[in-house]
Amino acid sequence: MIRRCDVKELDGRSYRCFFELTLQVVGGKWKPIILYHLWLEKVLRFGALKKTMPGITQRMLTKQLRELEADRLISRVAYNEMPPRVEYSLTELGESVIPIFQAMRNWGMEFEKSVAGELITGEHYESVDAVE
Amino acid sequence: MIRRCDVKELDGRSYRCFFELTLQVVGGKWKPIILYHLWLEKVLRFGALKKTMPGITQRMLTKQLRELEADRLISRVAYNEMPPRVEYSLTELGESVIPIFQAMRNWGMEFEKSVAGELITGEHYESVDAVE
DNA sequence: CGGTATCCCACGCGATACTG
DNA sequence: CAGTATCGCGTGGGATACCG
Repeated sequence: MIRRCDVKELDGRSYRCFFELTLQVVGGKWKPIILYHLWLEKVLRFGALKKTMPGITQRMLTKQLRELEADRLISRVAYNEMPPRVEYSLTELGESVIPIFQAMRNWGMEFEKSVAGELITGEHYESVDAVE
Repeated sequence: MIRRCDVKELDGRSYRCFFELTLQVVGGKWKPIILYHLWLEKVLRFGALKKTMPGITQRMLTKQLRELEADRLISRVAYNEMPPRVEYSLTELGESVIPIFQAMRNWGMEFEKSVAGELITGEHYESVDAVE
């Protein structure tokens, strides 16, 4: 059985397998959190989104949102008001990744349990997740 | 509804949500491919593994394998022979991530289709994956 | 309020050489 | 064959300042 490992090019992106492609689109430090929060709240303004993500800078949030929009995972609606108002929400494509996040979330929980259980017992681990 | 975003520490690793934890353990450029190939072949020697992954350097492969081993996703068996022989295989924990890869693989395929379908039609896209 | 524009750093990843 | 040891770069991510 021969395994190919060609590099594919699509729309200015290059990747060697679909896992890698998926990571490029929804991976990284912030994108999963953005998508998950949008899924929970349906619609969020820029400021509200920022408030749910302590630690992110405006520049970073804008950048991630632009990329997600370019990949059509989210839609952006700007109202011509003063002060400005911009609302973000998931597209259908964006909603379709949520099950993957949940699967990874669950796996991470199990992994944490198994690691914690292996460390010297007696310590108690609080479970506080960033997106629940 | 208040959302916390505390940073958790576990076993020398820090993360803010389980998605992030999962990515730290099985993410990156090479780990998914290593795990997927081990899943397909059950047992692989260092050299055989390297052969299935064009482009990876020895140093990188060793590093990734050590990390996966430390996280108990793979097991390493070294035989005291000359020349040396080392065999890698998935642990039960390692096997438990495979469904996630498959889900991401499937999502990546659908995403590629939707992007390709959106570009000027007439071009033909060959589908060659690194891990199948 | 919802952004850009600059500047900058850490680190994931790689190239190369050497070894039991 | 299956590894270390060194060196080094590109880029994902961050700090800060300014704008319509």
